[in-house]
Order: sequence, then C-alpha cells, then structure tokens
Amino acid sequence: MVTNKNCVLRLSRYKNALHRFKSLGFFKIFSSYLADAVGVTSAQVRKDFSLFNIMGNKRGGYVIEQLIEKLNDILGKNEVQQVVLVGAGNLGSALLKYKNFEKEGIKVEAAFDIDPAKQNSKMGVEVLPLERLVPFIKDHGIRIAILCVPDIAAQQTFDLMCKAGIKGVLNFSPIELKVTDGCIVTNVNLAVELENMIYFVNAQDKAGQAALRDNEEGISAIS
Amino acid sequence: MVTNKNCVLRLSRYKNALHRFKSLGFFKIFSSYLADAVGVTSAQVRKDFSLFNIMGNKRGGYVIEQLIEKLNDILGKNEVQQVVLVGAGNLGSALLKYKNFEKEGIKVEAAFDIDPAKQNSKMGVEVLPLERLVPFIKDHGIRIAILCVPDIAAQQTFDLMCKAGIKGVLNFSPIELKVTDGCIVTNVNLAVELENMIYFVNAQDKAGQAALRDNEEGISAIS
DNA sequence: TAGATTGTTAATCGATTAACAATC
DNA sequence: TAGATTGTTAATCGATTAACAATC
Repeated sequence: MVTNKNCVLRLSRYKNALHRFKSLGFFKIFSSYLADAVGVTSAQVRKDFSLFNIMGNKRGGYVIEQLIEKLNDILGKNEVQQVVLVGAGNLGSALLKYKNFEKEGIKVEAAFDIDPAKQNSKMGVEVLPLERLVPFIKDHGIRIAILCVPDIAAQQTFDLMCKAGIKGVLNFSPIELKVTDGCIVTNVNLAVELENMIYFVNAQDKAGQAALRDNEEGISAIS
Repeated sequence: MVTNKNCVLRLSRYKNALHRFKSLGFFKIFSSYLADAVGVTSAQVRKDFSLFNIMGNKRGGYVIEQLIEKLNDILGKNEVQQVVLVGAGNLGSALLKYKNFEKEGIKVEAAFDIDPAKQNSKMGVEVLPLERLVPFIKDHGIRIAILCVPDIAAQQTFDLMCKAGIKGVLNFSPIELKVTDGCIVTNVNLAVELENMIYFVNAQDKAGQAALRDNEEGISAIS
C-alpha cells in the first residue's frame, strides 16, 4: 500500500493532464511528456506508476485511455462517491452549489444543519435537520463527510459522525479535530494557507532585495 | 531562508496551540508540551525554532508571549494583510463573509467581478467591476489575491493580476496556472482533496480487511 | 549542586533523481 | 537491427529523529 500523500496527489494531477492530452487527440503518451505537463521529472512519473503496478510499453509509452482507467480505479473515481455535508452556512451552502464536485463524480447526498431556517432544498440538495444525520449516514452507508459547522460545534459534530460510521472528513473548521478511531481527516484551513503563502511571498521579497544588495556590493567592490 | 513548506505550516500550528495555552493561563512552555499539542516530536519543535533562530531558555522552556510574537512576525501577522478577491460567485461571496480572515488579520480590501449584477456591497466589502482591478492593485500596493473566477477565466485573470503586481495567489480554480514571473501560487482544489482522502479511506479499508484475513489464516493455521 | 531542558550534531529515514539493463 | 523508452536499482538529496553536551 502506498502511503505517500504527495504521490497520490500527483496521481490526480496526472489524471487531469491525461484528460487534456486525450481531448487534444493523443492516444499514447511517454513519461517525459506527462512529466512536463505536470512539472515533475519523467523518473518521478515512472516511479509513481511503478509503485501502483501500472506498466507501460517499452518503446511505446503508455496508452492514455488505459492509464486514465487505472488512475480512476486507484482514486475511487469509477464509482460515484456519496458524501454528506454538515453545516449549511456561508461556506457550506456555497459548496452545495459547487459544480466541480458533480463533474468529478462526487455526489452530495444530503446536507444537514441545526438551524430550521436553513432546512430546505438548495440547488437540488436537501438540507435536513441535524437529528437526521446519524440515521442517514447509517441507512445510506455514507463514509465521507464535509464539515462546515462553526468552530465551536466542530469537535462534537465530528465525534457524532465518526460514531455513525464516517471514515473520512474534509474539515473546513480551523479546529484540529481530535481523532480517536481510524477516521481520516483532511484539513482545509484557508487562513493558514494564506499565512503560509504570505511567508513565502515575503521571503522571496527579502531574497530578492538581498540579491540586489549583494549585486550592488559586488559592483562597488569591482569599481 | 527556510523553504520547507511543512515547516512553515507547523509554525502556524504552533502559534494556534500557543494561543490556547495562553488562554489557559500558561506563561512558559516546554518543547515537549507544545509537541504533544500539535502531534509532533519535541525534537521537531526545537529544530523548527532553531531554523528561525528562535531561542528558549535552557531549563526554563519558552516564554509563550515572546514566542507568539516571533511567530507572528515570521508569518507576517504583525501587520494587516491586504488582499483582493476576484470572482464573487458562490465560493467568492461565501469567502467574503468568512469570519476567520478578519480574525486572522487578513483584510479583503475589495472584490471584483465581471458581472454587473454582482457589483454591490456584500457584508461591507465592495464588489467592483473587473476593469478597476489593475488600477486598484497598483494604487493600494496589494500583493495577495484570492482567485475564485470560473475555470475558463482563471489563466487570463491570473496573468492580469501578475502584471498589476500581485505576488501571491490563492487559487480556487482547478486549473494549474502557468506562472511566468516569480508569483507564488497556492492551489486549493477541493475535488482533489476529496479524491486524495477517498484513496486513503479505501486503502485503510483494504488494509483492515487484509489484516482480518491474515488473522483468520493465522488462526486456521494454528487450529 | 543536581536535575532537567535546550540547541545542535550525527544518525536515520524516506522520497526523489540518476543511471542503465531490459526490451520493444 | 538500431534507437528509444520503460522499469528498477542505486545514488542523492532533504527532512525528521535521536542523542547528548552545554547550561540554567
């Protein structure tokens, strides 16, 4: 089993790039072309495929259609992924309208909110009362949830979902959820992403200024 | 200059944990406590701090207040970060209402959209016509942008922003932006995050089943 | 002081890259 | 066949962890 997160993320990127190649009319592809398209080395591509036992043809490269099929299989895209969304506030209701989920074979089966005012049908997805969350998860065998509740409610809602059988949670709250069982949590913390980016922007600025300074020193040293 | 992205992400997590310790009335903290709070080793904590020349007191640990101050400084949180948001559709307008940005000292100075119907004031942030984006960035010296436009418009909007002087972009479109200058792009691709999580959920399932199977084989071999 | 914690060096671990035999 | 590309092994690179001298 491959546990390298970056490697799995690359598979998604390969898949997306392959769709573009396919739509351009390509039938086969070499590792080096795919590598260029996603900005990695060709050795990386072949190594990644090799880890998942994906084999190409020596001299002939990889058949795009077969490659997409295998990647879809690994990434669970050959079946519709049923998810529930909990918390239909600003972000939650925006995600209910997010087109890309459907495009990517992700079906939000239902949404849940504690506030009766939000309990209605938004863009075809029912928003149900929170009491119905646990039975719904059990009845439909849902394993994946998107968590968009206010910070204060995040941990208790998470615990509730885990007990009901949820195995993976995409967590939009800035809380670090305490995980007791084997549930997999992916945090999407927008403030932290921005913070991180700002650090690198500032760092690049400083590096640029330092380079300029060094350069001037160099010049003055020469002159 | 530290270029390890994971390390910088950990700084954010240390900072958040330190705020919790502070609110509990703590004044000083040892690396091992902080490590436990964010789920890393104490060696990791000390190493990370050491990389940024953050020093504690032998035997006395770190003074929380000073530590927060230094982390804020590194992460650019001692000044308000001015950002613009482009694309006030579902996701964009949800982000305009997102409370956490303000809490974290991130100020959305203005939003921009090509659709006149969206050009109004949402929750105190003006949504302006797209023509005003470039002059606004230049006039206000904005360096950070949040990109929420439809896929088809992502690249051209990005190019526009870069030319105007934007140095960092939080990209919500599933497009891999082609970067020519030194602009830093952070992609937030929700479908890919879900895809990745689904892989690990399935992998865990399979591993669990395999373990069960091995166990049964073990038992039958014994009996 | 004795004991405990830091800061840093060295060791380990894991991921990426390079290189090349196999082979189409 | 000759040439080019794969699949994999070995080498490199970078990040994490362990260990321990310095020291409060």
